[in-house]
Amino acid sequence: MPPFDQGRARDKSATIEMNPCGACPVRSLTVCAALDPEELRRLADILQTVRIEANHTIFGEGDAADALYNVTSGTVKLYKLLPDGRRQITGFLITGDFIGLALNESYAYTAETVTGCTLCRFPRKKLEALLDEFPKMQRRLFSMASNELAAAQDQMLLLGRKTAKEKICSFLLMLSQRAARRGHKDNPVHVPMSRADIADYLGLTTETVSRTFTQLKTAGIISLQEGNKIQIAGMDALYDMAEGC
Amino acid sequence: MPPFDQGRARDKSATIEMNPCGACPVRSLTVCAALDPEELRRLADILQTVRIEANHTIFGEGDAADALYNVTSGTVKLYKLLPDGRRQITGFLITGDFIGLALNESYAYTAETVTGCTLCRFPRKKLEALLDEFPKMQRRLFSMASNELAAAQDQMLLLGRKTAKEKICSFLLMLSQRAARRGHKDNPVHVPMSRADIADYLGLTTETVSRTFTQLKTAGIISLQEGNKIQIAGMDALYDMAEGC
DNA sequence: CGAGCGATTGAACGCTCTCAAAGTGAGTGG
DNA sequence: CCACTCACTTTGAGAGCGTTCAATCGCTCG
Repeated sequence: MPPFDQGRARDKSATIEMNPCGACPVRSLTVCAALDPEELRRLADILQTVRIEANHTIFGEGDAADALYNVTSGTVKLYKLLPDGRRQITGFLITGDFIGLALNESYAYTAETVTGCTLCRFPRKKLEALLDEFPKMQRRLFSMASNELAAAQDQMLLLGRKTAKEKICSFLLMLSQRAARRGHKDNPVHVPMSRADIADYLGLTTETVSRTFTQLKTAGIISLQEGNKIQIAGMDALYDMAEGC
Repeated sequence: MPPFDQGRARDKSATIEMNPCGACPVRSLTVCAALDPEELRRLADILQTVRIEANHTIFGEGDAADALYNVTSGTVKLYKLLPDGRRQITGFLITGDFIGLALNESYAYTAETVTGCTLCRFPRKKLEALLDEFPKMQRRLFSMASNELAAAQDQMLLLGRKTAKEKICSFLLMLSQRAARRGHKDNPVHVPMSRADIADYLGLTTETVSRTFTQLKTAGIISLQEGNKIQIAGMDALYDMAEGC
């Protein structure tokens, strides 16, 4: 997975374009929703729109954190590694999500595309300067960070206390509900990530993920469809199984 | 564990006092650090100082979230429950920590004292109004939320991918480093919480926690002392074991 | 001194992992 | 058009880490 080099705009894996925010179709979903036209223009002045292919690194754990990103299309995964290679995916980000809410001098995680993605890239210094001018935007970011924190606590409950079956059911429901909030179809659910990615997100192995999907399939609760889609037949059963009822 | 009722100031388990923030000894550690004297006075006008005994509930999961808190002394635990009683502690809060960064209409977790605690209680509406006036304070809260988020991601790595021994070592190091940051002694480490609390924080059982402490003791890496203190003999060994080296 | 709670230790079980092999599907080139 | 490769997924068998169940220990408090 070759790194994304911001300097090489002609690299086949990444292209850079300029775009006005006023016409952005996903603005209402994200941090830019709070801004008026004048503020939007100021924001557009500092950002680049970036297109990145699937399975490419956006930035690596430990890199100097000199840019933040907003996902405008596609799916991104964030992960941390242990010295021996064990991996924990801390989140899958989709349209409207912001990369860099938890930020220090350097990135504390690697960001990698799962599918082809379009991102808005904000130079960090310039965005911070803008935040001081636009309290509304700062407030919006704080609110997004609060939601992230709540989601992180849910994920801790999942990782620490749920069984494999409960983890998979919770995962499918999370994808379904999130798709609904973003105005996408919530059933069947689009599941673009690999079994290995799902495993590293849920604290399992690929084998256990695969076996559990088979169990749910056999029980008639889900069915796998073309194009990485999963049809949820028993939504209520899924809810119950996600919490061990 | 009886609930803390804000109305009964004479309840033996909780007392309410008024206190000027200017003299607060822990101000530099927390959200109030950024404020000037005038702003501090405004803040002092809306807060109550609350004293709560050990093992009492501050608020419960699902309660209407009408107050935020700042811990000025003692240790607080936050946890979420599954319907069948399985519990995940999402954090232990100490002096300077803020309760309520992840906030919706209702609390998404229960907050309970581990030791006797002193808290600053902020009515939510009034604090939010103040935040609009004091961008510095909002910025400080955002920065605290960012740090919380980074800590939550570390905890996900721990819960999803670390072994029991690595979890315990990481936990002790976290306590030690945090104590140092707050100006307390970092070795021996003060560990006020029970084995059951540690287990529910690390995604283990009390038996496994106990067994692992015994292993580390036998290996000469730690030794248990009077008053819930743990002496770390092999700090370097502990660092290595926390990441599986 | 006895009750009671938390911590420790022991023994056996089981869920998930590890290791291994076979199946599936997309892309490539002959 | 088909054989081949390669990556990913699925399935199987066995092992191990942490759990469960149970008993004992140790401390605090009435």
